[in-house]
Amino acid sequence: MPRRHDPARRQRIIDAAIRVVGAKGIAGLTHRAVAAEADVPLGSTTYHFAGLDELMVAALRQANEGFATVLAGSGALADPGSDLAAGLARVLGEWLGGDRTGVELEYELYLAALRRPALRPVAAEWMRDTAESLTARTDPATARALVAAMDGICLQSLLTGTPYDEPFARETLRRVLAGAGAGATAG
Amino acid sequence: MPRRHDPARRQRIIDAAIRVVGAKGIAGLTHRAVAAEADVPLGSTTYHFAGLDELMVAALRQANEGFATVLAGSGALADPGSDLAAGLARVLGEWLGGDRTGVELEYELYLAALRRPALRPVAAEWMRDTAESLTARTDPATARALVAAMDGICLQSLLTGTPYDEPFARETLRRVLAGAGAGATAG
DNA sequence: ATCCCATGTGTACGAGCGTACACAACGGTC
DNA sequence: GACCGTTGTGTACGCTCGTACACATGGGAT
Repeated sequence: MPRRHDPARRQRIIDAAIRVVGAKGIAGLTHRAVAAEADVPLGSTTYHFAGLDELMVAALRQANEGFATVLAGSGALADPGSDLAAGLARVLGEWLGGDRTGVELEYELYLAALRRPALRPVAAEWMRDTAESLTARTDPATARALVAAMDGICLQSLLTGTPYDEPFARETLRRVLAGAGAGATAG
Repeated sequence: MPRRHDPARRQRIIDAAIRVVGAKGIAGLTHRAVAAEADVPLGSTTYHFAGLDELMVAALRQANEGFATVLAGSGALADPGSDLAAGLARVLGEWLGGDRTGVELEYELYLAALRRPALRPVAAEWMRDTAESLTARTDPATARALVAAMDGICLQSLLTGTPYDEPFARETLRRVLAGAGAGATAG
């Protein structure tokens, strides 16, 4: 019987949980599914995590596959002189056009957080991360507004089945940016 | 044994399903929960609806409690001379501040539709209804952008636990409206 | 009045789930 | 080398679920 005293066990369970959520959604995140994916016995997942919620939070918190990560790696924020609206619209398109796992993971997290308070801090963190990375190029209130607009645009594309409309996104984001510093009060 | 040959039976099951989703979320929508809520035997729900999906679609399609309904009844769109951004921000606040059942229902529907194709037409319909009612006051592309912004703003409030920030919403919507007719290409 | 079939009901089955818990194995301690 | 507690495993319990299906019922056709 191999793999006794496996120090990486806990980590491998988290990794497996992320894959399970990506493949079957949060509704499909069960001890048994994770155990099978991680190739560990069922008891192992219950041993390392007190309940499903704990496993779920651990998995989603680690899955830095949200838009914030993609955005940070895109270079769209790097050049202060670049067209921010166009850059964001382009990155959104790449995110939605590529492997949908990250996209689904992010919005699935949002959904679950509506009903499960345990997940709300994680969802809030993802939003905050995106907004904070945008403050490199604009004020905090505008950053929040941009995040809201981008989330809404993504939802529209995902739910209506309409292909992502990059010119529409660019123009919408351009308008949100146009008033930066003008009078949004809160941050 | 009362209520034999009950022609309104099917309708009452749908009504009960809406209440169940409002109370326990889509994840809590089960034949048994609906049957209990409607005060009908279990077999009755399976008799009238082939599967859970069919019941769910019927329920959500009928639940005109989305933002579109609230907006239409608010009068914010009535006066062509009124401040549209301020009106929308105010209605959003009322919607989010009142009974949260409708709000949760709408976003639960949105996000559940991501995984369940059967729900996608319903979610798309809700978005389209909102956008169409806005075209009374602006062009279609701007209407779509407003819907995106409002959805994003609501999600931020719901997921971060932050109270709804009406000035922020007003300013964001004002910016989206500021460029109306300027160059958003698609609709 | 009789019959028939759409409508409605109760129950039971098998599957999947979270969790608890008794037991096995191993590594550090003396 | 013996001991013991941490770590890991297998199984079993109780629950809820969707669905199937045999049976009851009553209105409409005859």
